[in-house]
Amino acid sequence: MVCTANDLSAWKDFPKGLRVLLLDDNSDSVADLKLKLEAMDYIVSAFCNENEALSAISNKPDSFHVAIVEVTASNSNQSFKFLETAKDLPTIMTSNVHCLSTMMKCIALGAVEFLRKPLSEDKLRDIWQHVVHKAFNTGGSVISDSLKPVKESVVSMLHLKLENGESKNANAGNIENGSMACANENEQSEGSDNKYPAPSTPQLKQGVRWGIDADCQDNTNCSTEKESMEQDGELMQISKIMHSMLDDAGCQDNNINCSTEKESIEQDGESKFVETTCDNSNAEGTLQESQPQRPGETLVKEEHDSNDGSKSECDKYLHLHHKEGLKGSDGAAENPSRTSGHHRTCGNKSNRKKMKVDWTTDLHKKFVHAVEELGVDQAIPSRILELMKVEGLTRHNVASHLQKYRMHRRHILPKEDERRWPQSRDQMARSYYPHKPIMAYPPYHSNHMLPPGPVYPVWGAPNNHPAGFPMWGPPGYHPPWQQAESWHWKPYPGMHADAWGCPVMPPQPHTPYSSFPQNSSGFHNSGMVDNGYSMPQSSVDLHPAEEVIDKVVKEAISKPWLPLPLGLKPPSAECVLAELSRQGISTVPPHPHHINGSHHPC
DNA sequence: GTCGTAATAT
DNA sequence: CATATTACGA
Repeated sequence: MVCTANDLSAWKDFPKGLRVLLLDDNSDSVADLKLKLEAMDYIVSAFCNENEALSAISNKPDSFHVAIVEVTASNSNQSFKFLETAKDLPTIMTSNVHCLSTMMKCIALGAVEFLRKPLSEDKLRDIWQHVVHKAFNTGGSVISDSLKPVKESVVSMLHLKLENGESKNANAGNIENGSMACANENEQSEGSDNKYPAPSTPQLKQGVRWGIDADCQDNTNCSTEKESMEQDGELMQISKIMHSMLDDAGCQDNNINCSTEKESIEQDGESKFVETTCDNSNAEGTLQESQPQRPGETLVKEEHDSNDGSKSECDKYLHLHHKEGLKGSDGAAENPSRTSGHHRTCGNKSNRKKMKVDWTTDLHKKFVHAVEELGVDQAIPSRILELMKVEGLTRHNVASHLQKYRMHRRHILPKEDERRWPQSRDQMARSYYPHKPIMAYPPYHSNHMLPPGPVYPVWGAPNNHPAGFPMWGPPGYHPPWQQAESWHWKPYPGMHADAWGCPVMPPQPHTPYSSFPQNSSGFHNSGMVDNGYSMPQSSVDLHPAEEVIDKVVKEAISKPWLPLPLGLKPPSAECVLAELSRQGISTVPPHPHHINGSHHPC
C-alpha cells in the first residue's frame, strides 16, 4: 500500500466494530468464519438458521452493517429469501457451489458480492468495502446514522491520505462539506467497538452508486466512469471515493469548474472560476445584465464547450457578464450567445481545469484600463489582475494577454516612432543614446499612425467578434488617460486616415502627450539623440520614454527587415560607414551634441 | 516567488 | 485562430 505510517494505522483497524451477520447452515463453518472475522475486529453474530437471522434483522434492522450468507443447493430458497428480505443490508453470498446461475441469482436478488468458499481471510478482510460503499452511495440526505460514522472514518482516512500523500488538493478540507453531508473532519474512529452503530435506516440498494453526485445533477458526465467494480482492491475503492468526493467538492466550490481530464486537481488557488457551473449558484441568465454584484466587477463565466459526455474534457470559457454596459460599447454586440447560453456544465468529474478566457471587448477594456492606470510600464500581471477585478481571471491569463498586448504594441509603436525619428535608428543602433526623446509616444499614436493598409497584423481583427468589432476598439469610451488601447486599430474611424499629417487625436488636452512631437522642434533630432539630459524636462512626464525607447531600439535593431517608417530612407551603406568612421575617428565624442550634429548626413 | 519572453500545445 | 502552458532567464 501506498499508505504512510499514519495511514496504515488509520486503516489498520478500520473495520473494527463493523457488525457482521453470519448465516450458515453448517455450524462448523460458521464458527470458523466467526473466528476469522473476529480476528479482524469485526463484530460477528452467527446464525445457523435463516429464520433466526431474519428475525434478528427484522427486530433490529440496524444491528448489522453487512451480512455473509451461505447458499447451498438445499437452502437456496431460504437464502434467497433472506437476501430479498434483507435488501437494506449489504449481503455477501458465499457457497461451495460455484454455479453461475446461482451466483447470478444472488446478485440479481441484491447480493453485493458472491464469494466462493472456502472463505479465506483475504476474502473476508475487506468486506467492509460494502459498508463503505453503501455509506457513500446512500443518498446524502438519507444516510443512516449508523453509516455516518463509517463515512466519517473513511473521510478522515482519506484526509490523511490526501494530506500526506501526493494529491493534496485544496478541496480536501472541504470534502465533507460537499458531498458527505454527514462527514466531519474528526478522526474519531478508533477506539470503542461500537464505533459504528448499526444501520438504522433502510437504505437504498446498490443501484445508486455514486449518488453523492447529486449535486451535479444535470450532468451526464458526472457519472461517467463510475462503472461498478465492487470487488476491487481497496485502492480502487478509495480511488472511487476520492474521486467522488472531489467531484463533489468541485461541484460545490463555486470557484472551480471543469477541468480537463487531467485529473490533477491541484489547481492551486490561483485559478478559480467564478461562475460555477454547477448551475446551482446563480443563474447567470438572471443576473447577468441586471447589476454587477460589485461595481466594476466583472464576472467570468464559463461556457460549456466540448464536453462530450465521454470525455471528461470540458473546457470552459470565461466570459464576463456584460453587465456594466458601457454604453453602446461594442461589448454589447459581441457574442451574446455566450452570455446567456448554457451555464451548467457542471464541472463534473474530474474536470475542473483550465478554462479559456474569452477576452471579450469588455474584458479587454478592463484590461486596458488597468494597464493604463498602472502606467504602461508598470503594468504587471498581478497588478493588472487586481485592478481588473474580474473573478476567475488568473494571473496567468492576464500575463498571457499582456504578452500579446505588448507584442502588438511593440509592433506598432516602434514603427511609428521610427517614422517620427527617422534617424534614431542609426544612432541608437550605435548605442548612442539609449536616451530617449522623452516624448514617449502616446500610446494612442498608434491609432493614428497606422498606415492605411495594415502593414502589420492587426490584433483584434474584426472577424473575431460576431459583432464585428475589433475587440480592441475603444469605441466609445476612452479612459482618462492615454488610450493605451491603441490596440485597436481604428478607434476613431476615419480619423486615422491622416495618420501622418495630423495627429487626429482625441481631444485630450491634459494628456501628457498632447501633441505630436514629430513636427515639433527638435524633438528627436536634437534632443533625443544626445544625452537624455537636455531635453527631458520639456516632455516632463513622458514616462514611457525610456522603456519604450528601448523597445523601439531593440525592435529596430532586431528586426531590420521590417519596413522602415514612412518617409524614412534606409541609410545607405556609405552613409553608415561614413558615420562609423566618423565616430571611430572622433573616438569618444566629447560632446554628444557634436555627434548629433554629424548625424544627419544621410 | 514574480515577471517577461518565446516556443509550443490545445 | 486565440489562448494556455511551459520553460527559461532575469
